Amino acid sequence: MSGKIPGMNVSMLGALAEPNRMAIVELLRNGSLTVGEIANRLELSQPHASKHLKVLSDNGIVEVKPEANRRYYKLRSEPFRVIEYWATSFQKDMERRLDNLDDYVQELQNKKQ
Amino acid sequence: MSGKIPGMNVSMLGALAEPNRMAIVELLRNGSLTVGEIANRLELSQPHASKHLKVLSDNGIVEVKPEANRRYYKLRSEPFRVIEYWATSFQKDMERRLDNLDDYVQELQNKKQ
DNA sequence: ATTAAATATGCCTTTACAGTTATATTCCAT
DNA sequence: ATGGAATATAACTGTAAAGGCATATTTAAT
Repeated sequence: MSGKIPGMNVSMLGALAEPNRMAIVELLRNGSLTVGEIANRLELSQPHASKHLKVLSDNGIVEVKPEANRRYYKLRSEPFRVIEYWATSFQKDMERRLDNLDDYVQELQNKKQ
Repeated sequence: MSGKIPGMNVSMLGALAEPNRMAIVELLRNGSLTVGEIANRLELSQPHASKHLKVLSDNGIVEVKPEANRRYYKLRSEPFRVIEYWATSFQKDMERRLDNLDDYVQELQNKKQ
């Protein structure tokens, strides 16, 4: 029943649903890294890393902090809050439906007597 | 720092990262539906609906309950628990890193005196 | 000003997947 | 057993996105 979750969209999930990008996100768990560091650790070409970072950035998963030559990428917290809320709302809906089923069964029991 | 989250994988997110499949998942919030009902409500062809349901099923997002001719699809709760846990773990890591930063700043302050 | 390092971007190829159409399968009703 | 309804599947086409390569851009150092 819960309606649309604000901030939740398909393309954001799509940004995460790619192995290299997921690996980047996992790498950034521990703090910000430059493009070069990311490319090295994941054995990606530099342009390849930059492209994936652009997808993540366009979808609000990461943010950039330019520092001279380098660009430090780090995770934003908002998308993770949104996803958590979204996933929770489904669990709530499923629980609620189970509860309603319990009520219904109870009702049938009562009628029997 | 949190390691791999059990049950969390890229292809599961990929299953959700498609507009029609996300629409199916949102439809199923309110309970189980047959292929035909899903196809009608979302104005999908029957084969198209079946294919998307197969992707969702292969990734554990939905389960099927055959009933005579019809096949009722409904959401499984596990993937939503996994995703919630995954998203939460990122928020925890980010908070922890902020805390560490606070400690560090505090340390610098102390040294000054 | 020139050079070098770090990163972004444009072009190209290839691959993966959405979507369509036709057909096969399964189950019930007669 | 036959016919029809609901669903799955296979073959095909088109398109979007991943990946590679060359090049442009930005910044610091000399």
